[in-house]
Amino acid sequence: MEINIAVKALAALAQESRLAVYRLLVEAGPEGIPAGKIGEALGIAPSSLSFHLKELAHAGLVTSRQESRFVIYSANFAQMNALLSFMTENCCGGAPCGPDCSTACPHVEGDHS
Amino acid sequence: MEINIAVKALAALAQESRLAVYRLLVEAGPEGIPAGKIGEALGIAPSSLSFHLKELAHAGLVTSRQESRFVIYSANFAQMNALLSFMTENCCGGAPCGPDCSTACPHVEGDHS
DNA sequence: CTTATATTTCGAATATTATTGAAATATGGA
DNA sequence: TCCATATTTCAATAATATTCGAAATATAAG
Repeated sequence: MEINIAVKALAALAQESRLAVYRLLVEAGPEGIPAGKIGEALGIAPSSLSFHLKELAHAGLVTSRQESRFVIYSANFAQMNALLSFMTENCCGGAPCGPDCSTACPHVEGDHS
Repeated sequence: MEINIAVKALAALAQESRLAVYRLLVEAGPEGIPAGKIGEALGIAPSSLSFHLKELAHAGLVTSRQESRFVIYSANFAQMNALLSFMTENCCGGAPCGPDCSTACPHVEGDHS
């Protein structure tokens, strides 16, 4: 992952409404939720929500599919995994590290992609 | 973790210089790096770097200690772990999910990989 | 005490982001 | 076709962030 992509993904999550939307979509899983339901659940105006969803989608964190009149959004877990890997890359220079670190750094427990 | 804390942490990371600083500190591990070396390694002006380090520190993502004339910064792995947990909380409503999801969601019970 | 080094704070210019109403687009049904 | 529903785009405003030079602070050494 390139740093600009990571920055874009983090910026997409660094906003209260968008983070709430993303967490809702994580909870919903692969089935996703239609845009209207998201706005209803979180109390976000349609035009604001559209702006935020576009931001999340452009960052690759969510995907959308059209289903009849509804646009259904869902979390892109692969992108989140890539982001997490990028942030903890080469943790502690590859040396064994304590429990706090090892939780954040997948390389300690096994392969490090 | 409260959503405002998470947003602050994500905003701290959602900037190219700061993300680079954070990744450098993750790589350095608990020993940390003095501010000057960080600026030198990444080509950031002292006043800008100070601003960014303060932002990261205020978000709880890095800590600092004074050692002689130097201020040594290091990554706070516990805060990153808390952030990751917050973002993937109640993934897929707790239901078993695919390999992509299970990687991102440490809380998922059982082995879905 | 004076000087050099390391880092932070301040100030001001520039750039980016968020919000919302109103208008536009798209789909499905009467 | 015409209307209602779902969502997006546009435009203008308001709020927030970034940058870096210059000045300030702090520690150490001569």
